[in-house]
Amino acid sequence: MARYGPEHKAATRRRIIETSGRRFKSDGFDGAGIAALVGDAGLTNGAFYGHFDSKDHLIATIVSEQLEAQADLVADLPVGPGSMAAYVEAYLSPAHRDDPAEGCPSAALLDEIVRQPEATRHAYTQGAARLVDAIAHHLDDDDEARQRAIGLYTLLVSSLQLARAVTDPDLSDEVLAAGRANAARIVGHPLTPASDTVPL
Amino acid sequence: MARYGPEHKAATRRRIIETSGRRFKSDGFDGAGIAALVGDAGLTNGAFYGHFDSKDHLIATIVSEQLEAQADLVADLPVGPGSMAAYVEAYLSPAHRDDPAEGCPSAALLDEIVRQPEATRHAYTQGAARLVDAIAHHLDDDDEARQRAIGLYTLLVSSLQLARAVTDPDLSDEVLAAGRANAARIVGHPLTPASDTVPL
DNA sequence: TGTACATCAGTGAACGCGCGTTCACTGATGTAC
DNA sequence: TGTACATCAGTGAACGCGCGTTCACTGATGTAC
Repeated sequence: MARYGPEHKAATRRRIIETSGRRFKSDGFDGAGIAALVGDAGLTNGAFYGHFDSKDHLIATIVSEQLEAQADLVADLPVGPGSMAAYVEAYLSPAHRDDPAEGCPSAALLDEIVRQPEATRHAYTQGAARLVDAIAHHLDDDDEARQRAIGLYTLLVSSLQLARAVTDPDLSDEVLAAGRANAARIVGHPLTPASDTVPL
Repeated sequence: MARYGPEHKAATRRRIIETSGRRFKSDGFDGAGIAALVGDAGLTNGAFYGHFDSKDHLIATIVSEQLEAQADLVADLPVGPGSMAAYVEAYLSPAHRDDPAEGCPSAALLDEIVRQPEATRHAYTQGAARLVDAIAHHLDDDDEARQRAIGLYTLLVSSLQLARAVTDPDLSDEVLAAGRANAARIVGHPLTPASDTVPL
């Protein structure tokens, strides 16, 4: 339509990335088509290829960004035991369970990563490695911090997946509660959340 | 082709269920098409609808059967702490990681269940509830057995998902090893596998 | 200040393709006589 | 024992549809003069 400055195209690309991230997390990689992905950003199908080479390219970009953002968020959490507890509480909240589009990319998409092209799996791997490091920094500094960090992340991810999958609301709530209790077992001490809430 | 006794059609249906279970677990629900699903059973596309109303119906049937089979297997494990330890070891083995088609349905498909029709989600829910009970029966009989059972299952599932997703073999092995250590933290005591191996 | 032009982000029809599903048909068998 | 027929599991072409991708085109803008 209009010819704008160079920041305009970058802003559109950003908008596609952000709306597509939500779409993929609610509908899955296969379930979200190009028309829907760019439609959410207020564009029509053809516009997509002015910003990305292919759907696979978009997926790789989004997986990278989402994991990096999650790692940044954990890395930027205030130090001290209360903040990790607050993170666990926010992660296993009903709000997070009920809104996959805005939540953790691993909870929404982890089992589909292995079926993606190499570039996407590589992007996921790098992000996951950074995230494990970031979580480990918040745990007690013993030689098992990394081990506990991996356990905490996997426990959180699959607890949320299970809580979402299940149709029985009581069982779903029970899964979230069990996740909190077992998170404490993995980190090795009770989790008392800091009073201030933490984002996801 | 031929007109056989009534056990023949049942056998074909069984074959479709079994080969499709593997297909879905390696390619995902969306990634496996009707032609491939029945092709694995030695049939052509049209034959499918003599056995199932729709692809969704097949999916619901398979999800139900796979979860029930997993619950049966755990329920039939010999009592005693060693057998659960052996199960954890088999579950988090490189062999299981490297062969999704023959493995745990939750590890392969959990995050896709929430996007399936009600019937499939319901089938999953029933199977998961039975499975949690079965695992709890093998844990110490305290009032937290169910909580620990939920934690153990979710930890196993997501550890395997992460170990599969990641392209770095060292990180993948580290994830499996961490899973074993954290499984012990969740059940509350060291896991010393019984000498005899356990199937999946 | 006014007009002609180059730019280029976005449009939307069209492409081939594989999907889930339907359906008229095939042909080997068991049964009737 | 031999022949005609009913059965019905499976075939494979065809259906409409939505997918990812391509491409000729549009039209509002900044720039040149």
